[in-house]
Amino acid sequence: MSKTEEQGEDLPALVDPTLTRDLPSTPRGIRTRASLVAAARTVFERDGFIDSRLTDITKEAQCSTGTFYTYFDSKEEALAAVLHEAQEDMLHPGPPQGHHKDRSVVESLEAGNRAYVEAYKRNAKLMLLLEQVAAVDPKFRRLRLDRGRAFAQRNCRWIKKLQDEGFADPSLDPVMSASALSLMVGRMAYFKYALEEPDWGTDDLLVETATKLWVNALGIPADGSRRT
Amino acid sequence: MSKTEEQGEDLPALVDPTLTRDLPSTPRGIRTRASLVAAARTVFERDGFIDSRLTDITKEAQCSTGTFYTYFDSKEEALAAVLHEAQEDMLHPGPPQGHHKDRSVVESLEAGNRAYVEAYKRNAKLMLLLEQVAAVDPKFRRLRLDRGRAFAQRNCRWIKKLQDEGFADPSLDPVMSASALSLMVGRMAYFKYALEEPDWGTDDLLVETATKLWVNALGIPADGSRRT
Amino acid sequence: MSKTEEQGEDLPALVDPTLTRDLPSTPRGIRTRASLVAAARTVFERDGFIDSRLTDITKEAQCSTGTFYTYFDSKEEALAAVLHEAQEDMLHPGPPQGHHKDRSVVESLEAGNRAYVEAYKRNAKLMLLLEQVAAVDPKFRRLRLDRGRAFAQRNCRWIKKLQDEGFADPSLDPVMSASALSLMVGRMAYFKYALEEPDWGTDDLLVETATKLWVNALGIPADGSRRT
Amino acid sequence: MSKTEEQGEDLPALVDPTLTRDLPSTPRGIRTRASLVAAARTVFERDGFIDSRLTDITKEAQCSTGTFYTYFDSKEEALAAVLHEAQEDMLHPGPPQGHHKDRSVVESLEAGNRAYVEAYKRNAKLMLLLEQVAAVDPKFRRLRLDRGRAFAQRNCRWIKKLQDEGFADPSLDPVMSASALSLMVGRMAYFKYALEEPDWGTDDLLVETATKLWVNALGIPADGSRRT
DNA sequence: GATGAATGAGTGTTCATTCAT
DNA sequence: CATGAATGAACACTCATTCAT
Repeated sequence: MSKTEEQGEDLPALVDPTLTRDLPSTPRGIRTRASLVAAARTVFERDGFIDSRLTDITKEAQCSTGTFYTYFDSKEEALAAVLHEAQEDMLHPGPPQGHHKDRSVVESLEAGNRAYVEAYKRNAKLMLLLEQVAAVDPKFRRLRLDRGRAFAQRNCRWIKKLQDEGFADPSLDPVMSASALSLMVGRMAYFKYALEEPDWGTDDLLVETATKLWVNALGIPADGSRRT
Repeated sequence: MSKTEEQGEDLPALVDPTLTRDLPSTPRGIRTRASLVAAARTVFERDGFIDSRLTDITKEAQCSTGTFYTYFDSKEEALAAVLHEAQEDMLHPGPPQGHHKDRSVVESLEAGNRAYVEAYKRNAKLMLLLEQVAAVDPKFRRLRLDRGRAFAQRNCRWIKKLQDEGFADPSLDPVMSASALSLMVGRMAYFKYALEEPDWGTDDLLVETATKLWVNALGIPADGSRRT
Repeated sequence: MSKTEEQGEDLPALVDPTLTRDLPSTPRGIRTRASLVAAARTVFERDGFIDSRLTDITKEAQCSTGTFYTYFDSKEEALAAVLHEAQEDMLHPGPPQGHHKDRSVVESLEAGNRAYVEAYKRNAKLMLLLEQVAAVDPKFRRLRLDRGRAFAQRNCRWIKKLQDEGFADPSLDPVMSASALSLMVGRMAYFKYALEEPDWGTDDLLVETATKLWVNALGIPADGSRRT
Repeated sequence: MSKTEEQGEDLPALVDPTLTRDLPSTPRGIRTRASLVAAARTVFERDGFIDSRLTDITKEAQCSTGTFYTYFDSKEEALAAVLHEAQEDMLHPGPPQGHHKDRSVVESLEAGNRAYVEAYKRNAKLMLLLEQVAAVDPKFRRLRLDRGRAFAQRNCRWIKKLQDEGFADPSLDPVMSASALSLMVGRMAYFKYALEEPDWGTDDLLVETATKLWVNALGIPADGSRRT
């Protein structure tokens, strides 16, 4: 088993366990906590983390401020919980990926990018939020980093395989290339979906352009043939 | 004079003029303002924007708080002034760029990326700062956007030229490709120099990898020949 | 019931409801708020509104600054609350007024003026305060205006009745006369009790003089008979 | 010479001399000071005393802040100078008043009130300003008081004369009556012209109503005859 | 578990006034 | 006389967190 694959097994936790506390056991507790997380997401997405007030969250969740501290040690931890909820969706954005026989290499790459971008789009407000706190707080920086790594590592394994099979330029460092190209897609999605900058065309165009650049960058022949 | 070069003259202002006020006229005023800007840069880079206190800046500049407001309307405007000072360096990072006869296309691309990355490295702390405020304040988001555009536009013109001359894949949209690849390099620099993440190798490796990906992505033949 | 009396039911609110927030529900809250209002009155009367400091109020009320903002949105609102408390006393200064059979017209007028002046005297410091803020802030100007109107309207109804019954000069505009004469009494009270100017004689002399001027001004025969 | 007339000679200075400083001697100085006073009046009337900034005044007068202090010791003193300028107009509002043979008593009274009201109207903004500062600062309270007294004393002499000549009710205290009725007119003018409250009718109606109330209050027979 | 009143440290900003040039 | 840069004290207001009920 290669080191790369070992890393794959070892996906880092997206949420630092030191940020969370035990989940409540009673049904009422579970319900209250859930409403608080939902309220927090609403408020955070609307006002941003810094400009959000705890009272707005508890008002939205229809409970008292004291109750908030029954479930979270701080505002920060509530954000961690919100991001934790989105974690699943971001990491497993769709049906199991893989290089199926009946799919060309390019098609597989495109499917991966599309899945990533669509997941980003679904959670765009949250991603904007994550950028805000990551820019200031190392704890959340770590969160963002881990999320990026999960995407990059998946891509890294692909690149290695493509290199092994003679499709991709073997002179590229697979780790750094995967990181760089993953960052590129992540940043494109950030500008289009989180910041809602225009000029990034349709969803399809974004994915197609990203994929084309990616394919070219990896030196994959356009005709699907092996490099000579 | 070609249209391309004219566009060069027309780079968007990096600092919103509404953020700045008139510069002082007297020598003493100029001196004081300069010391405040320097002090602000020091404090902002050390503490971040939010955690910085006005008194720290004036203490560093050895003047009273009132004097600060002689030159800036707010803490924000002081940051704008600091970023304004770095603007020159970021936009004109080195000797005039261009496609010299005695330089291969690839070498030219690499030189452009290297200049960008080195400028980023020189102002890394400031770039981190810019990310922080851009994540929260649209005014500074605009600043970051403009800076990114200046880099992307330069690259866009290159790509167009390479396409015209038959070096680059003509099926690529030059604007979006330039934006995407510029974001990639910018993000690589951010992680390596601003966040000081390891795993990005040496400065040279970063530039070389970026350039290689770029060259490949644009479909430029490795041997410097024209595409067939 | 005559329209005039209906108007009496419809006295304008002395305190703009937009200035107030919900009263606390718990006993502790009620207690704390009350102590804050009392403290605010003390401090405002002593130092004036502008020169009063929030910390002096909270110190007087023995609570923290934060607690102040649990009950009031601003220093201004605290003043509004203080004035609101005095409202009752100013509007209903004594036993129900009216033109009793066993009271001459003049005696009734004098009773009304006396009640007004005594209420003014009781709240003299507050009236001084109200003049200060009314001179600067339209919100409080409105407050003063409404208070003046309440007094003037009561007087207006009297004048009308006196005119109808043949006691008062029918050529006078009852509204403007009532306003003017009410202002006169109000201003006399302001100078004597709020500013504590001497030269206004005893309390009785002030009331008697005001009443005599009023009676004369309305053209009421001194002997209590009807005008011919 | 009666005591009353002595008081008349002894009109108190409307501006406390301790508030003023020597006037400049050079032509330039006179010009600069004049422009500062004019600018101050403009700014004070526009923004009120408290909300006015010294820099706005000097900007309006097109000079530096330092120059301001060449002519005034403080913002307050500038206001005193502005009010001083209006003093003449307020005290001697028109052609010399007096009880001419060819004017009935009532007409004379009305002329006096009209002159007062018109002077008030001309300086309405300034009067509003005076109310603002008088409500807060005893120095300016004194100023307002003196102005009021000048009006009241003039009226007081009239009342005495009318009483002596058998026109006015001799049982009235002339000083207090004059004060009270003067306050009434002053307050009417304040509400109509300074605060611009509607409901005070036309200028003429205000003066006529005031005069009628006044005449009645003094017990002057409507037909111009002597009291019996 | 839930409540909500109480806490209080922390800081950006204003502007009349001074004084060196 | 004129300038305008420098001064610095003063203060209302926020809001995450605690804890008695």
